[in-house]
Amino acid sequence: MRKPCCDKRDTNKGAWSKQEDEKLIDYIRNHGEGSWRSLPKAAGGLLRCAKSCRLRWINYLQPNIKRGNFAEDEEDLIVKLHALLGNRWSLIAGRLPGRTDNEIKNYWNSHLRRKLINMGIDPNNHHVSQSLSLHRPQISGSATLSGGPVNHERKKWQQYLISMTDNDRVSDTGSCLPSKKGAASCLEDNAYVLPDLNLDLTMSIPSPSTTFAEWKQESAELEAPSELGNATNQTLLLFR
DNA sequence: AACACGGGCAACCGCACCTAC
DNA sequence: TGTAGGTGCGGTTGCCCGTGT
Repeated sequence: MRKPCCDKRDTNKGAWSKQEDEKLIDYIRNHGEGSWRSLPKAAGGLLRCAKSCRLRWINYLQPNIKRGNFAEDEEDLIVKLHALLGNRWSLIAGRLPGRTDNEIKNYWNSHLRRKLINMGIDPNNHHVSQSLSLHRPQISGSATLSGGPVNHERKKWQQYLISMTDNDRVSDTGSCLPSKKGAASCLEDNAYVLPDLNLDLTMSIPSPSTTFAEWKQESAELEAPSELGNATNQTLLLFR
C-alpha cells in the first residue's frame, strides 16, 4: 500500500492565503522547481501537501502564466487539439503558451463543451450529432444561434466542421480517450490515427490503404535521425 | 430582500508513469 | 528484475458569485 504523499493531519486545505503564496514563490525563486515533497518544510514550514504546492505553482504562481479570457484563435486551437488528442489537457496546454492544463480543462468543461453541443457537435468525439449530420448546413439553424453577431461564430464552426474529416477525429473506440496511459503511448496511438498531421493542424487525409504493419514500418523509419527533415516527422515532433 | 439555482473556477484525489536503487 | 518514492495527469468536488424568481 502506497504511503500518502503527506500527513493530512498536518496540512492545510482549501484556498491559499497570500502568506502561503509568498512563501512558495520565495522558495522557488531561490531554489528552483522540483523536490516537491521536501518543499513544504523547506519553504518556511508551509503546511501544505507537496502536490498542493506543485499545483499552486504550476497553475497560478508561475510568472509566465497568461490570465484572463481565451482569444478566439486559442479557442480554435483547443477545439482542434481536443479533436486530435481527446482529454489530454497537458498536451493541449503545451501548444498554448501561458495556459495551464487545469485552465484549459476548466474552460473546455464550462464553455467550449456547451458551445459544441449548441452547434450540434458531440464534444466527446467531435462528430456532428445524428439529427444534424444528414444536413450539415442545418447547424446554422441551431436554436441557440440566431441573430447577427452569431453569424461569424457560426461560419467559423461550419468551417471547422468542414475541415474535420472523419479520419481527423479521435476514433469512437477512444484510442486516446481518457485512460491512464502515458502521453507517449497516446502519441503512438495518434500517430496511427493521424499519420499525416500538418504543423498548422489542418489535416490531410491518411491513405486508407495504409495497413497497421505499413504504419509500423513508417514509424520505425521516422525514428531514424536522417528522416527528421521531412514534413511528417516535423508534425510528429510537434507532439513530443 | 431573500432564496434557489447554475456556472465558473480553484483545489483535491487517486491512479499511472518514471526513475533510482 | 522488482520495488518504492517522486511526479504528472485527468477526473471530480466544493465553494463562491452572479442571475433569476
